[in-house]
Amino acid sequence: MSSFISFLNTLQPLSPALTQALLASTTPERLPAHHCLLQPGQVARRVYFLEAGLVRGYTLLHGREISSWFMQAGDFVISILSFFTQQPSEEYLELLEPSVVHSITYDQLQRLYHDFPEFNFIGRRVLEKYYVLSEQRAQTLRSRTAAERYELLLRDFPTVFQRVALHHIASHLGMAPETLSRLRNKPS
Amino acid sequence: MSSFISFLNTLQPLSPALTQALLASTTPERLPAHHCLLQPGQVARRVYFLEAGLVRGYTLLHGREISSWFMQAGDFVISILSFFTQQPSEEYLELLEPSVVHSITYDQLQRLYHDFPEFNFIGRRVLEKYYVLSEQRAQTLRSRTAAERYELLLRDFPTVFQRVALHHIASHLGMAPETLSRLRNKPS
DNA sequence: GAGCGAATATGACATTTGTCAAGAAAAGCC
DNA sequence: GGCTTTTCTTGACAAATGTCATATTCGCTC
Repeated sequence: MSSFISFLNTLQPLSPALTQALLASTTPERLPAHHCLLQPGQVARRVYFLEAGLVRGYTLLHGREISSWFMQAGDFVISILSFFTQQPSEEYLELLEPSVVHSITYDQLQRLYHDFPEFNFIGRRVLEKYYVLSEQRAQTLRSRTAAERYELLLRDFPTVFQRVALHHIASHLGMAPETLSRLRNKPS
Repeated sequence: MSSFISFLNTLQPLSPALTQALLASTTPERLPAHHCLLQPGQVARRVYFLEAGLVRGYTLLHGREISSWFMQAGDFVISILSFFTQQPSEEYLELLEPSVVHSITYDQLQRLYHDFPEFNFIGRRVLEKYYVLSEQRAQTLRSRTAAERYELLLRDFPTVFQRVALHHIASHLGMAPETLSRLRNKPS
């Protein structure tokens, strides 16, 4: 059984018909590092499930990359603004490692919500989880000093950031790469 | 008809039975300014709909108040982390103005989701809307300078912040109140 | 494993922002 | 309306962070 089907099953048992419909709507894809799932100007047509790999969401502001989040195996990956509004994106979704993704289009997803009302329950639960994460990230950003922000990141998300380049972490925390480098090498 | 019922109706027409169940689960309340809907340590048992007034969500960090968001008439108000996880809150929900709120408990809401599967559709849509807002707020926080953050806030949320005290806006934007005061009185 | 390019580290200095203090303005309260 | 309390403003200075320049290290490719 596909990995993301078994993940959804943990939220609520899927009927055989729904399982069948999900399998019919998705196919796994193996993609190389640096592959771009979405670019500014495009409308996000798909939501992805990451079976393996690492993905970064980022935007360009005044010519600088600002990393919004990082997702790893077992996560859903999506441009929140573009997918839910079906308006052109302002953000990039970029693979940081070779990855295996399953995906489903916006239209297919709406059809599933329509044909299987109980699937709305699952959609709601998944949304709740990522909404909570988004709020947690925002909270971190409101810490006063650069040191505090980095400390909170390590406390709340200790695993992901082992695999992410430091200059990406710095942009995620709203500081210069040099500042992060100094934080890490100074006495705590 | 109650204001929040008619709001939900715009997302998807409510069946008479669902309308009836919603009305039976909620009663409007008139509350004074400075009333606290939630405090740290308490589990968020209710989600509120603001018919009139203004609410602030904030946390204490190193003895300082950090404002996470502000909601006005027509908005749903909730402690995302505490309500969805049903764990003790770390945040305050405080009325900034005399307000009229409708509310429903976690248990009543789960019952509605169970008894009226189509209500999951509405719950999902509402979540999507606020998730988008949350991401937008987070994006603002990642702007480099204090001036940029304030500029984005005015661009994206021009109305709400007319009614919010400046020191609250400052804490929301992660800067000292003095910094915000200077931004506003200097040539742009 | 040698060589290349990107990522990280480090130093010097400029700029932004925070802190503290004091005064002005505004808002709430009898 | 006058009083009190809070909020906002402004100045001087200190601290934190950004910028630029230059190593140094790391990771890839051949």
